[in-house]
Amino acid sequence: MEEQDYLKTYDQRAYATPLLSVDSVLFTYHEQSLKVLLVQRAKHPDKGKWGLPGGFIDMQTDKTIEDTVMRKLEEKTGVIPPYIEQLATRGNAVRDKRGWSVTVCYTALIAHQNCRVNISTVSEVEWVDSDRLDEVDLAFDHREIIHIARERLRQKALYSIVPAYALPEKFTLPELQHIHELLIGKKLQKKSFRRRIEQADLLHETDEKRALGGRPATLYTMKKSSGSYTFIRNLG
Amino acid sequence: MEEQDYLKTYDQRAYATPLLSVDSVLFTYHEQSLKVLLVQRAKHPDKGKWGLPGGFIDMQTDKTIEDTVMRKLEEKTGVIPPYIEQLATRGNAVRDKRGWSVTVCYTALIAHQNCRVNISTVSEVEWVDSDRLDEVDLAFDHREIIHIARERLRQKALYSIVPAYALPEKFTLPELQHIHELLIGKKLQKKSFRRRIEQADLLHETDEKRALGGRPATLYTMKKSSGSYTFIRNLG
DNA sequence: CCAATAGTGTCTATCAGACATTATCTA
DNA sequence: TAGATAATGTCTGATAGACACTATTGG
Repeated sequence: MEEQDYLKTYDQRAYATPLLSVDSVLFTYHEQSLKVLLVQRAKHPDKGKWGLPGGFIDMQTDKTIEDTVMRKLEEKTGVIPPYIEQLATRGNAVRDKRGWSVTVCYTALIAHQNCRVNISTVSEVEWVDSDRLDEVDLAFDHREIIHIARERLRQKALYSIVPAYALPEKFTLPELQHIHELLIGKKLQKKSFRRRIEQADLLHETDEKRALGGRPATLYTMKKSSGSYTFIRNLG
Repeated sequence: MEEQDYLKTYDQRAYATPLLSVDSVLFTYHEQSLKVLLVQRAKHPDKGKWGLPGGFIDMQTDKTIEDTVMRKLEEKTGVIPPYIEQLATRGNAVRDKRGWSVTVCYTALIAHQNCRVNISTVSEVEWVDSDRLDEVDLAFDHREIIHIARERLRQKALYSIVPAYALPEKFTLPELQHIHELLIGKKLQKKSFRRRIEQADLLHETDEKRALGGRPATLYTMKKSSGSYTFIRNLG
């Protein structure tokens, strides 16, 4: 049989496959803490519980999995986050009551101010402090997924400046250091922190400053592709 | 409607979902080079081309995706590799001629000698030198997947001794250094290489030695959980 | 002036790179 | 003894940690 004939007679629906979805752990930095975007589920299963923004692939509109991820995140935040990276894929027979299911998970970062303002007023979508997730009733295995995402981001904080994507376009070095400290879970030496970023030439110094009761801090922007730079030696 | 009722009436086949498969890039070290296990495809599509060992999730027998991965690898090699790690998931509308498809990919490592001997005699399964993949006609997007796996393993060689899983249980330090050199793509200082492994206390020195025309090299085994140790500073 | 926050100077410790030297095997 | 391969000694350079110091704002 030729391939052409095979493809003509091939029927995708003839084989039962697991449920396949996409979920994102979207982090931001706001009011000195790390927050995760959660959505209150409007439908069964786990209706009423909080879950990650995500959903099913639409084979008509989405050309790649990343299209699905961006579409779902844009629905909730109004914009496509500047940092999106695949985290892991989880699949087993029991994570979803409907049966065998697989979810492709992503980590995303966004500046809090860049999200559509009504997020805080629409009750179904909320930023939750990543240290208060214990108080939230989470759907499926989303608590584990968030934990894995946070751990991965902690690693990135040790050898990259990826966490900068959770800040506004212009930010200060103390701000960036603080989000790294939150992720790593310990205080860092400001000298060490500044030195490595300076030596790697990752940021562009603007001529603006911002004061918070003391000496004003210089505002910086990320240089192109600084997000993919990795230091050869870790912090912490 | 209660969740119970919802689940009773839920019909998974009502929604079309992408084709979902699992693929593994299984590496080993043999005759001074890095090899990848490839399987000649017996069925359409891409019949006759070479592809990664993998297949579909069997919802009856597999409880998790890792079950599928292990089952498929055992079918080809006779054993379950000592190192299996999720690599990435790729999914889009065009990678498979049958339509929208998603593959969850894994990297695995195994000692060459531990594979079933008949691998080299059965024509449909073959170890291919990872530097000669250009000469092979590969199915789907498997060339890209192998490339991603190799790149990830290169990173691991910089900050871990994960590549040791591609060696037999007992191995010499020059052997381990050589597979790291293959992966990193440059010669390493043996002093540096030995020092870091010694200081991290990752290996157990056996009282056996192996000679290759010069001073015999000491044989080592990995200590428990050495595979998950990460150095704070990279080689290379 | 003081309090607060930003940013620097400089010493130390750690660890990878370089490369010469020594050790132990076979022919 | 020569050649080959394994293993060590030791110096250098890069970079993170520690911590004291200076700088710049507001009150």
